[in-house]
Amino acid sequence: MQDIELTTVDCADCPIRHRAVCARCETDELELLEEIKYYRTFEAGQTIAWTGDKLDFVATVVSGIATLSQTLEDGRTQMVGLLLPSDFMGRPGREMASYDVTATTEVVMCCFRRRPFEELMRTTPHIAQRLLEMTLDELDAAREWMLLLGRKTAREKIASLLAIIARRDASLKLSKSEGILEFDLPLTREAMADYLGLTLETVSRQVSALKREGVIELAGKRHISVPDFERLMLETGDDTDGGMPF
Amino acid sequence: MQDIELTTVDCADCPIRHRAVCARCETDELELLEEIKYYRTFEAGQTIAWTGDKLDFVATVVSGIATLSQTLEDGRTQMVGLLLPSDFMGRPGREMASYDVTATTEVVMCCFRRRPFEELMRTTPHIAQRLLEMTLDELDAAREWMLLLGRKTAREKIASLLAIIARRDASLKLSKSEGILEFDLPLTREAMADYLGLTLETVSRQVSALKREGVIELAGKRHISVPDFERLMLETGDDTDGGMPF
DNA sequence: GGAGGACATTGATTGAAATCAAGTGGGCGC
DNA sequence: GCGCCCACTTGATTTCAATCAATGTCCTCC
Repeated sequence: MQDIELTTVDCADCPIRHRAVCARCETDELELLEEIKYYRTFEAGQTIAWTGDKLDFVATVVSGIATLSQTLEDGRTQMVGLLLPSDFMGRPGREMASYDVTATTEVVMCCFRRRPFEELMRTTPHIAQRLLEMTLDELDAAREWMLLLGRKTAREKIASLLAIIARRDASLKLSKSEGILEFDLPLTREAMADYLGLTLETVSRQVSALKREGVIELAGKRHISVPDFERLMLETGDDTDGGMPF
Repeated sequence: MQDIELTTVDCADCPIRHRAVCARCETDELELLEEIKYYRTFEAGQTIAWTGDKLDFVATVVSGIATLSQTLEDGRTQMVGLLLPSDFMGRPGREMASYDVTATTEVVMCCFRRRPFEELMRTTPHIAQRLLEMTLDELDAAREWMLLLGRKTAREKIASLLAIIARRDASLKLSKSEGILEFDLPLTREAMADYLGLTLETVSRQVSALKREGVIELAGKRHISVPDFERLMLETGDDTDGGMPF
């Protein structure tokens, strides 16, 4: 529970400037939120919470990537949430974590103590409204994910995941000029498999296939470049008017 | 867009009394909501909205069952929402429907004109807060659904769906005394398949298997009885502390 | 009563991804 | 530099659900 220097999060480039409930970005709520907020860093691989743990804060991701996942009694696990910078974690009004939360990279979170945050939500309508908007976005994302899990082939699942990460990654980058999309996969093959409802072997095979066919290029095991985003989108099975990432 | 007699929804037994945004149940907001609300009936099989349609209302389901679904370009479809009585439909702040909405039985909806509803949300914090709570519940349901789609076997999927419907059905019934759970399936085999990410043949086979093994009993094609709910729960693959429906 | 249609069941076969089983390669500590 | 470990790749085989194909059962409408 270590505080980090406030100045490391500069509002002008704050990744959560658009959507998150964050004192740095909401001048009118600054004073109220400022009092109950603190920053916290988790190292790569660290478990932030187990299902059923008491969670005394809610938070937004400032940097890094965390995952939510659920497990059946025999150990099969499914990722049910991918938290990228600006995403919200935790549920006001609920004491216990409903999912296993894990940091897949080093993660910095902007935490708000739960009780005072809930109180603020009650007294400051703006916060509840913003949280509602964010939750509705998450619900939309969850539903698109359901379509992926229920009806897409392994190849389409991989292409979809790459497209999602490429899009999110591009929207975080300030430099949008480069014609070629490049990014580092923030997930292991196993985490990708848990995201997609596949095994890690199938993920590996399909990534290799996309590479072999020139849809993507691999530098090392994690660095991806996409020479032609449209071509990748064709592999997703989605309607093609999904829009470019920039 | 026909109005129905207000007295047909009696507040004392109103199925939406617990969660929905409904003037009949919220005395302090009654006057405000009353002005912008109307009832509307859709017949079984009728499409309530296509993806991309302009939707000038939001609504709660009073009776009947509706589904939300998404389709890939080649026609594969996945159900992404199942609206039972008390569930909310539509998204404040969004003009267009994001999903195909279909009535699978006759459906009565309590509709609120979108613009005034949005205005009310802005001025009446309680409504936004309640909607947030409902949306968070939906998100939890969506995530459980993702676990089902990504990691469960066909048999577990069927058992899970039956358990979900049995639970919801039991919570709607006033008579909770009977030891045996009985209900009518509100979905065709094809709709069940779309819910579960299976084909209708697989659904049919697995339902037959559960019947053959005595986990469920079938009267006709749609009427199910569950002699032993615990036994059904064992087939879902879930942790067994999910709780009984009554 | 019989034709037609929607919904459902059942059987035979195929196929995509899981599973089982080696291997590869890069990073790191010693 | 060497060995070890971890993340990943690749191959062989199996399996579960999809697909293809009849057939069955109501129900409604003449």
